[in-house]
Amino acid sequence: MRDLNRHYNACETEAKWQAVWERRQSFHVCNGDPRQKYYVLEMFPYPSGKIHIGHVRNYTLGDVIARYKRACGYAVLHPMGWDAFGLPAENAAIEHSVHPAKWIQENITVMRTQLKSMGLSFDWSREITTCEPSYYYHEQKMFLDFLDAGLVYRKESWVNWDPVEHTVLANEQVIDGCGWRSGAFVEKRLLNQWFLKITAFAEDLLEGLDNLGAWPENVLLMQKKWIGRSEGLCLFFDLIDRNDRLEIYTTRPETIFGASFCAIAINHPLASELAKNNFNLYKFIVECNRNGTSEATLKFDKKGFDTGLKVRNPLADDHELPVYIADFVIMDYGTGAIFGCPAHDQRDLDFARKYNLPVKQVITPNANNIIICTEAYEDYNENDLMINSELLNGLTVGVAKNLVINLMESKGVGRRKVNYRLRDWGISRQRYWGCPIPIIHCSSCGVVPVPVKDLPITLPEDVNFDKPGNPLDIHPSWKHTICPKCGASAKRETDTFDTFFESSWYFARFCSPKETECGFTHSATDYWLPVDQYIGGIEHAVLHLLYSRFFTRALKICGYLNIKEPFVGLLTQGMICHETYKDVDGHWMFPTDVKRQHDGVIVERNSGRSVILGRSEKMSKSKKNIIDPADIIATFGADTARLFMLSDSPPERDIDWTTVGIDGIFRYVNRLWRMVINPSIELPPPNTKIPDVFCDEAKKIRQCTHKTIDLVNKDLNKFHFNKAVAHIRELSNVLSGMSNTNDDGTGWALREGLETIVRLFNPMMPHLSEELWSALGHDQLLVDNTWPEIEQELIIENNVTLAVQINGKLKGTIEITKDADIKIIKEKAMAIPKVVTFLNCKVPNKIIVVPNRIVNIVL
RNA sequence: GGGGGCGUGGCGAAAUUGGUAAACGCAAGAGACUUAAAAUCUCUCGUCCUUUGGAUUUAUGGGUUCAAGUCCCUUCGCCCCCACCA
Repeated sequence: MRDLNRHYNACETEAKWQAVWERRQSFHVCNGDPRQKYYVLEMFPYPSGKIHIGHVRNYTLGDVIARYKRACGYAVLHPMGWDAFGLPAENAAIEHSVHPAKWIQENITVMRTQLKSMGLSFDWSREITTCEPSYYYHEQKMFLDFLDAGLVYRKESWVNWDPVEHTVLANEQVIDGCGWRSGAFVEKRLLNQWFLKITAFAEDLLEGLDNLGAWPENVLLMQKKWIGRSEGLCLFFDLIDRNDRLEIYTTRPETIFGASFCAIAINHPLASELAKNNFNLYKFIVECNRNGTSEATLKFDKKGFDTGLKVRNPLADDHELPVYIADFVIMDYGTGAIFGCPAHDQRDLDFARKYNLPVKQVITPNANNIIICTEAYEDYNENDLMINSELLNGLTVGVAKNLVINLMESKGVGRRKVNYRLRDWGISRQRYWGCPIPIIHCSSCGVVPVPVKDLPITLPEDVNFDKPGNPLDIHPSWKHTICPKCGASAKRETDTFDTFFESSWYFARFCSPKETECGFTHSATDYWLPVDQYIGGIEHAVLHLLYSRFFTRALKICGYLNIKEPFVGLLTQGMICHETYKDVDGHWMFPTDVKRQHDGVIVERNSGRSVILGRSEKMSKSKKNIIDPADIIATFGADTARLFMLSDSPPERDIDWTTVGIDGIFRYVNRLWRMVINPSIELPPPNTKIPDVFCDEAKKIRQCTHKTIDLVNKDLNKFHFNKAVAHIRELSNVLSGMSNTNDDGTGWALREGLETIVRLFNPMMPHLSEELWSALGHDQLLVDNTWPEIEQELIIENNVTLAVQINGKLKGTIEITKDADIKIIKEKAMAIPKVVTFLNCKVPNKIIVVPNRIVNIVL
């Protein structure tokens, strides 16, 4: 093992400064601080055990921003809390017979200590834990306010049922037809559920994206696609021989004459009705429900069932269409019913070919019919012409579309309709470890909200996880209560909120976390919100980030908040990846269980058996390719871990964890430490007055120092931390190369340079920089110091280096005063020996001079 | 299937947004110190050649331009999101 005695003692030093900051409450901020506010927030963790390497990256990024802004003079709110409700706690309870509350509390204790060992500048006085009644009391109140505002409803609906977690999932939580956590295939079930009307804000959430310029493009795009706005027509078809109509939605009304069938979803009310008297249809529906609809492999095999019913085209009485029940039609989108136009829609064509339905082309690109065989003509444009469409014949698609919509509207059989893919947020979860929904079910009064005076409805502590199902439902007494309206015996709602409920407003709670009457006060939220910079993983692009945007709008309507958008800036950090290893039996192996031999071959550390090397993937417990940050911090210190996270790669990019990488950073940390502790030139005492005269070298050093400050400022403002590190290292290379003289001002310039490095590194390596600042003779803490200022005259360049090209190929450079006369530049460029030989007396066609940039001699 | 993004040395990357490609670092090699190793320090380090110099290079082929890693088109490869959304 390494001989640590000859190195900077990170462990001791880091503990020392952490204690100092804590004693002085260095990161405590008050509401209404006269300085300009800056709110930095990292996505709060789920207390699942101990911190993982992704947390280290996330909180390092946030801490650099927080400390930088703080040094720049802002009142920085940088809080931390725990997203404590959720299934893992309940699963742990089942597995280890430990109460979720206890499990969570223990994990929080461990993780809080670990986070503190990273030296993060959190205001711990604002710490919150979402599973505490003091937190979720407010959430229950909000729910009741949402209910009053008409933003909540209860409905029997087809839901995503996770058979492993025994609970319902929101659409956002179903990935590729599987539960986002369990990975189990999701089934469709009909259940009574509470919903939040996120669709009421569909348009506003979409428009709001335009103002989120400081969000990553891909997140904006994902949300836009998720909301999925489309414009079209809702249209009624009369059902023949029935006193009833079928409502369909289409974005292509112009293709109405090409329709050859209608299709409704298997869960469409009409389908259910028909199934009552048709056993074959009943069987068909049951089978389709079992298979689900999301499996990609099923796409090409579309199944349909002919109901025998027919509908009439509203624009042509003699045009009758059969009505099918089809598994590719989704009940939740539009009206759950479509008309099929096989010639211009691939799915409809596949279906038509399978069930021998007519294929009639109604749009043509060039007045000639194209033959439609197995490929539909889908990508037509506005100027294509209509054919085979009676009154639409000869019109362009664009004109026909509007004509059909207007005709339908005037006949009263249709209306223009904007549709969204976004669906309401189902928030009921049939689990114990969540916030109870404050509702009482009374057999005579129906659904009755719990009066505010009876809040919070807390969870019972004596629960039994031995039986399957919701422990709240099985509990002997908890759900039995009295109806607040009529006083008769009644039952509590035993569902709890989706855990995304808690994280949808926690950022506001941090503004006044101790407030008991209200979740947050206007004075606090008006001062701190919105969050200026939010940092977290991209996996929440549409989950948490969309819910929070919705919640903020809902809270505004209910008078809680005055803003619509919770997060002004968003930084999505990349994943930490590591090679994967499997033993010869195919079992995953931890990196600590393998070793790399001199020949590069990887073997089992103990047995020497061969190991199968897999590709680098996101660190995950299941693949065992994890590095415990606690080991890294214990070995190298938090500052080394932090600098490693920031060096080399930009924050949004995935990074590969390598052992050699962290070693390299550790070596640099020590080199820097030695450089300051034992400077090459004698330094004047701290705060010595600036000398009147500087030698040339000292002048150069000073220029370099101040240019570095300028570059680092620009890098940090854009979160280009890897570049900031590179620029500081460049300065340290320059300082370490200083010749050992004591010419005018060199000592002073070196001190200025070293102090600058220490100060610029402070947000990244707070302990080391504090230590070195003290070693440089300063009594005051660096944490209380301001950000270095630039002496403008030192960064202004009087001379520039111009590249000189011939036909775009570099031939040399010239040094010249800035903004020099073009004539002089040309003369100087033409005088370069290489240019002279290359030209060989030829006269250039022209010479292009871009001031202060480049000269290009064109032959 | 639809949408979006990316491709630069052995590796992580940078490139003033169309203007000196490869900053900063990792790995590697050579040397110094050492009995030796580690650590540390110094030097070399895209590729090729006829090496005080020259040619060439940003997945691929073409185009625009005085000038292209950057803009446009072709092909190849990789990644992400949505996925029967009517």
